[in-house]
Amino acid sequence: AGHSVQGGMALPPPPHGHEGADGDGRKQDIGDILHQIMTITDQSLDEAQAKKHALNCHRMKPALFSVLCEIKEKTGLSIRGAQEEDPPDPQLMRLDNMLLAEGVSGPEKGGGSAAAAAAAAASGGSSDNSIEHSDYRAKLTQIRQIYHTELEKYEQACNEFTTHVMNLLREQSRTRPISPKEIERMVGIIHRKFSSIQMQLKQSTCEAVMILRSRFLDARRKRRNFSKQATEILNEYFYSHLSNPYPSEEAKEELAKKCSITVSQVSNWFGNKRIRYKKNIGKFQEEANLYAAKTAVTAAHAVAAAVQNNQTNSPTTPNSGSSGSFNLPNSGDMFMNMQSLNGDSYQGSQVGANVQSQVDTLRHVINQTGGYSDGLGGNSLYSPHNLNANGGWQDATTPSSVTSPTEGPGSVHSDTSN
DNA sequence: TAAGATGATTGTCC
DNA sequence: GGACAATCATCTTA
Repeated sequence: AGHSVQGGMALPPPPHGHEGADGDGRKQDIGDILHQIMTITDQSLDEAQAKKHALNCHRMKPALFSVLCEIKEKTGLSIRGAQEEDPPDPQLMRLDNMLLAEGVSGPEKGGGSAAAAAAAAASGGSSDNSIEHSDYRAKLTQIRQIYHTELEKYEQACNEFTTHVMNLLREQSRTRPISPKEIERMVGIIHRKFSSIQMQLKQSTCEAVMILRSRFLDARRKRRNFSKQATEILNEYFYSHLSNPYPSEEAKEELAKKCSITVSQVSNWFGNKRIRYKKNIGKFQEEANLYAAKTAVTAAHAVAAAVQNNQTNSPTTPNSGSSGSFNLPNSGDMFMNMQSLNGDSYQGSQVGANVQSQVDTLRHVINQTGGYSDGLGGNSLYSPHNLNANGGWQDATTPSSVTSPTEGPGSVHSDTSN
């Protein structure tokens, strides 16, 4: 009595104080309320809203609510709760680690710089590879941006949905027993669902990075011929050290620098060259002659310059006024390369000592190419005499190092002088 | 397009 | 670890 009757639903009268020990009556009350709850979904929305309101206002509601909560807590929820302590997904961890290593996730650090740098180093850092390098980085940055944009979208959607569900549950918690723990569990479920989507995103990103990486590394492996100039420099060294074509580490570095390739590429080149030369000396004869002639021409320039230098300079101050190098305007790059490759630049005081050997070289070359014989050599400039019976190079009388002190800093070290 | 040239890789030896 | 030898893969050229 006194309670409003809404939506045609008459609620039982509130108990006033101790309503005697009328247990049956109370049971009847609860039974009615539960019945109303059960049938509430079958009714129209307006009716339901009205009933909800009526139920919320019912005097028995708090007691009934707490009982239901207690029952729920004691049954399924507690069991499920214990099972939900799942360990971190190893696959997700793997993906996270990889994305971090590739520079896709985590702080911006020039994405994939390690791979790109390694590849650039292996390829000698030429301009072409710099382009590839920057191309790789640009593409990786693009992947990174897409990944972060998508990730942000997912996170935003996840947050929005979580908020929405939480609001819904809070709202529902007024009419049905929903404990905070249950809300928490629901949030966990939502996060897991979104995590699985995120994992797909991470997987796709990893695949994209892998594809990009493999393409980039393939490009690195792609063989490219050295530049003409580089080949000339290497050949020049090879034929001028034919008696012992084993450049020292220092010489290799110098050659690598000059040719814009790596030291290992220089090593490869000399390895290949030695074998191929040895296998087919006849085939390389022409090439050998060519480089000998080149060396001779540069030597001729050197001789001319040296003679002039000797004439113009005071004997006590040889090569004064210069850094000690020959300035040979017409000597060409090859000779300049020879100078530097042979270590120290020509010193004025040593020029005279070298003049004779250079003249010898020149004379020998002229004789050879002109078909004359001075009795010093055979028909070829580079005869297999450098190779021993086992097919290997004889121990050279001169060390392999171009900077070796025994070689003399100013010598135009060339087998043509033999 | 085939053949040769050439840079790189791999396995072995010292 | 460096050199050699064989081989692969790609580039160049006729």
